[in-house]
Amino acid sequence: MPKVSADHLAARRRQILDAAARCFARDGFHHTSVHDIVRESGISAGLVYRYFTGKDDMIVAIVTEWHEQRRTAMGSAALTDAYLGLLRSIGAPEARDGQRLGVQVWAEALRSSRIRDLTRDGIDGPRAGLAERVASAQRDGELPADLDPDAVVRIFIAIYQGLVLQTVLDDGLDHDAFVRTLASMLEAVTGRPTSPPSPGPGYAPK
Amino acid sequence: MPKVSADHLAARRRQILDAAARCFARDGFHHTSVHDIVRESGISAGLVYRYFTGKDDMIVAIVTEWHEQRRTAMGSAALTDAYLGLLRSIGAPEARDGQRLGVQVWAEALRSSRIRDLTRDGIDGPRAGLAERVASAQRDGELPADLDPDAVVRIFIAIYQGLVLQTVLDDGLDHDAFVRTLASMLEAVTGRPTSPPSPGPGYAPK
Amino acid sequence: MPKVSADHLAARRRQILDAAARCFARDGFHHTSVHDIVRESGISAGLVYRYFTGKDDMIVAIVTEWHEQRRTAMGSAALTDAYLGLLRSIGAPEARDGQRLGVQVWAEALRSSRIRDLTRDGIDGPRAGLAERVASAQRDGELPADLDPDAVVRIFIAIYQGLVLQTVLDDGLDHDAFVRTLASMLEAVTGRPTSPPSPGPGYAPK
Amino acid sequence: MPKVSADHLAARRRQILDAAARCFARDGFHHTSVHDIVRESGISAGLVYRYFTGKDDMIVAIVTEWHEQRRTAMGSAALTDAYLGLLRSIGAPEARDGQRLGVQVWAEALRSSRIRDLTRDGIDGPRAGLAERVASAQRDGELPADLDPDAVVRIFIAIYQGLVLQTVLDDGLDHDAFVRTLASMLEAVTGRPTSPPSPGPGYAPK
DNA sequence: TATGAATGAGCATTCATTCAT
DNA sequence: CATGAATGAATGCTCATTCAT
Repeated sequence: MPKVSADHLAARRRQILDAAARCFARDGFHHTSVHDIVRESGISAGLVYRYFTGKDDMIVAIVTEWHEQRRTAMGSAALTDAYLGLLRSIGAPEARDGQRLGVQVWAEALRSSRIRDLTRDGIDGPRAGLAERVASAQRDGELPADLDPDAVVRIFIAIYQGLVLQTVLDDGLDHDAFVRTLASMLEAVTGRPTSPPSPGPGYAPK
Repeated sequence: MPKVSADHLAARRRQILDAAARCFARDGFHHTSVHDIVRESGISAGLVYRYFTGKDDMIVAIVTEWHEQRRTAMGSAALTDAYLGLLRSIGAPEARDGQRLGVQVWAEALRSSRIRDLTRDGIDGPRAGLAERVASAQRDGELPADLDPDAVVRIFIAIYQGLVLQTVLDDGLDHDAFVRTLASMLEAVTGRPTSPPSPGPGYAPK
Repeated sequence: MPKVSADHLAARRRQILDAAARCFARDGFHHTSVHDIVRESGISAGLVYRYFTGKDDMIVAIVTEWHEQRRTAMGSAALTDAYLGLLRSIGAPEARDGQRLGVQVWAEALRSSRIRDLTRDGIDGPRAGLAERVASAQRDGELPADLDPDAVVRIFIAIYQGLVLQTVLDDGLDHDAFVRTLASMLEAVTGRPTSPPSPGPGYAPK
Repeated sequence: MPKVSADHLAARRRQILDAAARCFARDGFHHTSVHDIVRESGISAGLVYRYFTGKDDMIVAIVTEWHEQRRTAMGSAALTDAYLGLLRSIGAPEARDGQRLGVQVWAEALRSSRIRDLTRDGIDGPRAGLAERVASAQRDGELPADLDPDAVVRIFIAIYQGLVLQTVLDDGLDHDAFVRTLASMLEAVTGRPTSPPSPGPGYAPK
């Protein structure tokens, strides 16, 4: 039986992971030393290694959590509306850290098969579901029937990825114009109007 | 007098830069030591520092060259045709190294202002030219007049970036289907057919 | 809990500093590599950098300690007696290392402002106190009233410095004759006899 | 028979030696790389090694020249007058470089027996001659007969050395007061007035 | 459980020196 | 005679990781 509660363990883990994510987003994965994380988290070096086998392990944990969270983000609204909502959420300032981290994960995935697999899972999972929704939209006449559903999904994902990239690399990006223009172009493809952004709290742009 | 020819100097520089690019693409920027480049290039450590001030300087040189090369890739064909040709070229196996490098540069740009500026220049340069071509296409009726030209360009670039990313992260990607499907969707936007890929040898897009 | 005692930390620091001082005195500051100090001290390279920021930092620490020790050496005896005692102590074999180090510090002070300031402090501090004692000796008639007290102090310091230099550069130096002769000459200036060296054990002045 | 004239060779040697002395005085012996001397002298690296076997060899050459020059500085005037003149010359700004170099040579002499021997010769040579002049002054009644002539010389040399040191380490030094005060003290020893500084051109202090 | 002192291999970089031209 | 490209061992320093306490 454990000497400390599971809650305590989970809290410790959180503490380390949050500190690591902060460091990684701020300074980059490779310019963050374990000592930096020790300092940022207030947890001793030795203890860090009882929760994670090393820096790689932390990034794996962060990416895993990240995918879990995003899995729920593309709810069940009409396909294009849900997608445009997702794109709008990229502009939120509080999402910036996650995006900076994401770009680093892409680079890291080139080298670490563990992270590559994880990243691919994070894309392939949504892809299957989305492809089904695209096919369904085609049956409803919302999208032309001759499009390859998987390719359509990949195009949507590519735009998402590129927007994330331009967001972290270029402060001058006008998210609103980007999403609005994309919506117009999608209307030309679907032949239907898209919903305007919901004015609710949260990620609503301005 | 061992003041060797300018050709010799340029060849040496090439030798180092090629070795470095190979290492960076294979192992990642941060997992490549200068010693690795020394081994890969066959050039002594001391000499490397007569050509470059350090590792950063090499990546800067590589990115600079890379941008110069791509600048000419979007020749002067009709906008969508040139663009689709560029996307098709991403699938070429011999371009893989450059793309792996590109992803790493994106990550590095988050931390190094020198590389960020360089990366932004590599995007902003084309962006202005492309926006002009989009505007021209709008005047010709090739694209709807109400679209924001800069946003359209950003969407095109995002798709390019996302495709690069998916190419290096996912071997299962079907480039042909991706580009074909995108072409179909663009036709819905422009109202005109796009040219099929030129049937030249290999993947070379014209 | 390996948070070791302050004593332990101080002992480690001593261990490094003593080894460094030994190396510096034997081989010179610039011909001592950090690895030499590691070997001489038996302490790992990494740990050395937890106690000192670099080689410069060690020399600064050594010089600081050195000045502290000498500050107490010119106790409160009559000015000329205390001074002659200090000069006699230069001949002690166990002081040789410190003097070799001192000469190197002088050379280093030419280049490093940090060490120059430190060296100047080590001279200026005593200088003020000594000038006061000279002035007091002048009021007592021990020294002619028309002498510039600061210049007198500087002359005394110069003799001290020159004697250190000749001690480390020339084995044939006869300390006894040097100090005895200087005592005679000072008697001519002060008009009073100086105390003979205390006949205690070794070279210990006083 | 040589392909180039002896003049040419000597001029080359001068060129290198002057550049080296400039670098050594400015940056210190150990912070001057051979490449620095190459740059400062405008002579190629390879050629430098045809004139000198290395950096040590240059410092030896410089010290040798230096001693030759100083040998003539203590002309044949009355002992104390000649000596005070020598001290006054230390204050000249154009002598500063030589003094900075001198301090470095002292430090270097601790390590290199070649330089130590050279330095000792530079001191021992004058010492013998000076001791003779001191003895002569004693016979003339200019100095008390009971002083050890060699020790007197060493004291004079020590003051010279200390003054050089204080000159390069402390901008606030008042040379005039130093020499004037020393002259007063010497008068107390010799019982005779010293000559005031000659007001001729050159080193006359103010 | 928790600590942080300790390790030492590895890193980027420099530099005296050589030698083909 | 003169050059400067080329070498590679050595340097100061960092950092992921371990383990005695």
